[in-house]
Amino acid sequence: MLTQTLKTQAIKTQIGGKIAPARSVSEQFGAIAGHAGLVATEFSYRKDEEIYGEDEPAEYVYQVVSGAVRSYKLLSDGRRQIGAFHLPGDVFGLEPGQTHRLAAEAIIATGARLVERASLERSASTDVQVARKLWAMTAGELRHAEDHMLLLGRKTAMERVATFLLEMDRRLAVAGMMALPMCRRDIGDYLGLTLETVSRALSQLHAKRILGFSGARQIVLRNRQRLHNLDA
Amino acid sequence: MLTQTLKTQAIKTQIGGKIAPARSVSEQFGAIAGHAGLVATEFSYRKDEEIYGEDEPAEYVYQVVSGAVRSYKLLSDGRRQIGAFHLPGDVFGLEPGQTHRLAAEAIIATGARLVERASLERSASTDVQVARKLWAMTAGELRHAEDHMLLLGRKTAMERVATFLLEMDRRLAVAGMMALPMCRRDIGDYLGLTLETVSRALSQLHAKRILGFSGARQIVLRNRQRLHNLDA
DNA sequence: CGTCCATTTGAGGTGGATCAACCCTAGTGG
DNA sequence: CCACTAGGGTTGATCCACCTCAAATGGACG
Repeated sequence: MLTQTLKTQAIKTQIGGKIAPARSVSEQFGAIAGHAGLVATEFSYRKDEEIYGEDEPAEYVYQVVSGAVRSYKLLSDGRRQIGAFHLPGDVFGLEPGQTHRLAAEAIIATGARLVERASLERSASTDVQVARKLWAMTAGELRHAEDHMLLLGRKTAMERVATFLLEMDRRLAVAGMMALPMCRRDIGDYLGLTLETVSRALSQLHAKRILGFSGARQIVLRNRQRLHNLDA
Repeated sequence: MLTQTLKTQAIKTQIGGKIAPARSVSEQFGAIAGHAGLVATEFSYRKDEEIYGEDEPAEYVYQVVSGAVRSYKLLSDGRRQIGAFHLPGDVFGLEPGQTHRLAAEAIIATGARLVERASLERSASTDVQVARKLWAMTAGELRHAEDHMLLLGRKTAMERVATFLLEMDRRLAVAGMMALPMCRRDIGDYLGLTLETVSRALSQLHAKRILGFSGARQIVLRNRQRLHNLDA
């Protein structure tokens, strides 16, 4: 199915020659894709389109070019835990194992760069710099997961929302404003809360002038210090 | 402090020659420590002794030989989230970065094998097999963390306890019985619950004959199927 | 300009936390 | 060898943060 979609929608892009070593997060894939012999394929996903399912074979590794992606697990009765949001520049779907541990969906219309896992592995087996980079990327995801376990296991609703806002502010604020790509339900499923609890926490922060809205998903942090204080 | 304790208590052990490639979890360190030039140091920790603190420099990588270890994060007011328990054979404290992301303490008297991180990194930079193994170990921890985020964010108290029992049964049951090294508070801090809630869930499972006790920490699972059903 | 979600807000219920005894058992010292 | 003690575990009563259910409001898009 992915293969078929690739045929109809993909724009194949040969990344030619060497490029400079990674200098920033947004270049983390470049350090890999820049190696000779690695082919990156550009691909688009519509809002809410599945990119891969849980336990599906991990054929590709992805980098968000534009848009946003959610990685999640489901329980049999539909309860969902979003493990991470992937924003432009982020790499996701990287697995040393054979299958994806979480499912991934586009939150909004999203463009991504794909590299075959097999070719990455090949590259890693000859170039220790690539191998090191892959390890570091997985370790970065682990660090995030460890922080998130603390949030899910021990923080209050307000602390969770404060943590979330500071994370998003750091990752996607431009000119002091952030445009959240995800809905309240996604935020709730990321924070282990209901969408109503998220909404109430945001309303409280608004009432305290800690943040400002211009539309439900356009948020300005007016007082990062007070938000930090609310975050345990 | 670690250095000083090393002087007084450590038994330095040169692992000589090559050993067979890893065949089981309990050998996962062997695949690395078996390489020429890698020195493993044996070391002991008393009950509740700190092995390393959060954000301390990651000087060593550890493998549990005997006993049990908890890895955790604290909030400023003392709330604690245990991210993982490490049992004999497990490797912990492995970081590609400069510092430990979680603190580690011995739950009971514990013996561990230590390898310098620097020497491991050196080994990984020349041997792609070692590099691959390090990546796979970090990915294994990530998988556990992802499963645990689902538990912490979305499972009920009974589901959490059921998951915990099945995990411990898999990891440390001998002859159908498990001897838990950790107290109810540790279990609660692992599952994002209070110790009272853990105790009540265990009592309920006991009343339903799903498990048997011989001492609070000696548990026999009498019906794994029903436990699986309770685990979402 | 109307439709459809997403979001907000309100009212009430509840699962797990908190607070408080009590019990059990392993370790200690007489 | 046994009485004593302390820490871990259990159980009960009550509380409350967050969930659930419901309704109103708002904003994006055809």
